[in-house]
Amino acid sequence: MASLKVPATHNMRTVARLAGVSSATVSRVINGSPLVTEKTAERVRRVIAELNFIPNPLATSLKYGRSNTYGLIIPDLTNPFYPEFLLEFERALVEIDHEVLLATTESSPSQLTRSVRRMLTRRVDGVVLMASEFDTRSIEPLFERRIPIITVDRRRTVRGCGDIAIDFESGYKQAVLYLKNLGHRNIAFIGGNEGLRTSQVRLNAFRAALKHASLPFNPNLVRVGDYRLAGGDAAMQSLLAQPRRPTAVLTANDLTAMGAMRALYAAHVPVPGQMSVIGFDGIMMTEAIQPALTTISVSRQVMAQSCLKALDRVKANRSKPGPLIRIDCALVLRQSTGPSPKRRNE
Amino acid sequence: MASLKVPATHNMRTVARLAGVSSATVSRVINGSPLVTEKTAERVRRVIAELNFIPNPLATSLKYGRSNTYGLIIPDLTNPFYPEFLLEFERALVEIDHEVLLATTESSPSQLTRSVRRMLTRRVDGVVLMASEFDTRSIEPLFERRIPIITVDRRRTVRGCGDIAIDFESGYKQAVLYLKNLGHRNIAFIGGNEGLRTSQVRLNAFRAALKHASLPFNPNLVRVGDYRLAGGDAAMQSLLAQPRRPTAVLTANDLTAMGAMRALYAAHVPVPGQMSVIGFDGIMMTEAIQPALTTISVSRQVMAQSCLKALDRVKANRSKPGPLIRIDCALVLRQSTGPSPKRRNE
DNA sequence: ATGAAAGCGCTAACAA
DNA sequence: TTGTTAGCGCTTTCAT
Repeated sequence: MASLKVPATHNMRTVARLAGVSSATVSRVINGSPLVTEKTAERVRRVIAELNFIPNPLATSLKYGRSNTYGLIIPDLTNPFYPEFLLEFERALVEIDHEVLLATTESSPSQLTRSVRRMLTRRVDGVVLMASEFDTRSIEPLFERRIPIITVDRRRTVRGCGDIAIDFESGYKQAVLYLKNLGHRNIAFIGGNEGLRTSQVRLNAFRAALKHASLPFNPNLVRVGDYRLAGGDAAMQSLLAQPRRPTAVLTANDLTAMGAMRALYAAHVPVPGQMSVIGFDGIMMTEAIQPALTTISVSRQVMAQSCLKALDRVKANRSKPGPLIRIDCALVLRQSTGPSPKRRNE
Repeated sequence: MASLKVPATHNMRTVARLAGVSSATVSRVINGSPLVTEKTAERVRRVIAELNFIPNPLATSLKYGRSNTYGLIIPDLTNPFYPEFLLEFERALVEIDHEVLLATTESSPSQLTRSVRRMLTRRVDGVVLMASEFDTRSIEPLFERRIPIITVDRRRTVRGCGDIAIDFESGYKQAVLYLKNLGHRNIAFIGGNEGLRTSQVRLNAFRAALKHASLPFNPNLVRVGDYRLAGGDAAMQSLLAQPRRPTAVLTANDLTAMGAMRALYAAHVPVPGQMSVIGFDGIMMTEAIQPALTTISVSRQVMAQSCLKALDRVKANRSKPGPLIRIDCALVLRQSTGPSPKRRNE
């Protein structure tokens, strides 16, 4: 390859020369050091403005050994929940003059390994890991390099690693009580892929919610999905084939619920007339569909800010396990839920 | 602030020392220079593997003056089209070992200015600008620093700036002919915000499509939207208030169409029984709603790759106007379109 | 085929 | 209060 060198923009030395000071002084002015005379500072600032000079953060990063970048590893950009989270995460980072390095795993272990490697390569200062399906070995390198990690929905913290726990328990409890008040007794659940920790957490939360409402748990009314439309669709079809149909269904997330509604539409089962449906997450699309989806909403803004807070705490205390922060959620009532129909077989 | 310095990881000197060579040789090995004995190279590689050494790209970037990062400026991460594009863009960049720096403008001029500044600050090697609503002044700094730019839907190229043109003309033509064959004669159009160049392009394409199908253009059947649900919803309500209702509607994008369908649902107008609806973009959600949306789809993968191709061409030829690349689109038939109903007032 | 050394732009001791 | 200098990790002449 020939010269890959790009025409250099101005640097501190240029500014220094033009202002008749040293580059150290320029640096001080830029960083607001009180050690500079206002008169000198003013002169430097004028030159900076004239040149449209912007300091090169690459050099600063190299110097400091930190990149001012946080990694975000997500499974899937096509589930709107993640872009909506990214939006808030990004927003919070821009505030503190950081960047986000995004990696998607597409739920593949090898992609996760690649993503982790990218994080190491780019020297991120911390990682938020929303890809639930990892075995610990693939993120081992992050620990080795002592990079602060925040997981989501693992409910487990270790040294150098905090966790953000979405309060499914509280969310499903609200939903089940609400359904019970509407007369529902047979409530189904469409969960996430088997084998994922977060799927287990959600299912357990559902069971706890039933118990809390003094409703019996019926394993025949539980299906697994895949956090996407297809899974919810298939699971609902299977539920409809049940001899004793449920009158309401809770789901692991909104896409699952939307898939379920698609299946109901195809099977000409009116929602909420014959079946009430409740999602989880509160993605914006839940307002777009007909009927609008009742859902358990979790604030992405709160989540994003909690991630940053947790990262800070891990950094501040590397020797102890990271914090475990619980995130509230709220039942949002829309049109996909209604009174239980008169039960036919009784 | 105390020591911001982070415990350094290994560097080339460490590797060099352990392998008994100079850091120059390590660099050569890593970059596959043919000037190194296989024996030496092997020794170096072994040490690299043992240490899990990963070269610091920050240093390389500093040295070369390029960051291996491309900027992507989009208006809105909540329109699924953009994350779906981002996914493909990211994927293409990872292939060539680059990163994407994402900025969202939320359709605000001041946010655009901020975003542009971030691009400059982070020394991106090029920018893809999908935020249509800019006045040229806000991106002036990019030109000044001679950063390659690719716009989308401006249909205009200048020195240092290429454009990706989605072929609305062809897309709307397909859609209008299809509707005409179904017996539709009164076809409405819900466009984008007024004042945006891309909105004008879309409206013109719609008119051209009518003309091409020998159908008259009726200004009373045109509304503006905002590329989001709310705009499509409101516009459709307004269309329904028309004395002579259209039997089909084309829209500027899928969210607009989905908003329109929401309004139709609320007004108890059956789709496609009384009204056929066609979207644009082909976002995944169009498969999730009921009835599934007929839409004009454009491949994000092709778009993403075209952006990179265009960036390369701009870089290769800074003195000439950048390329203008046209992107095909395809009509995807689903359930939101059907034969025109018997017209009542005739 | 390999090494020594300079330099990318910035910052922080240390000196003055 | 300001300047000098060394060095962050890497690449690349220029020597050897």
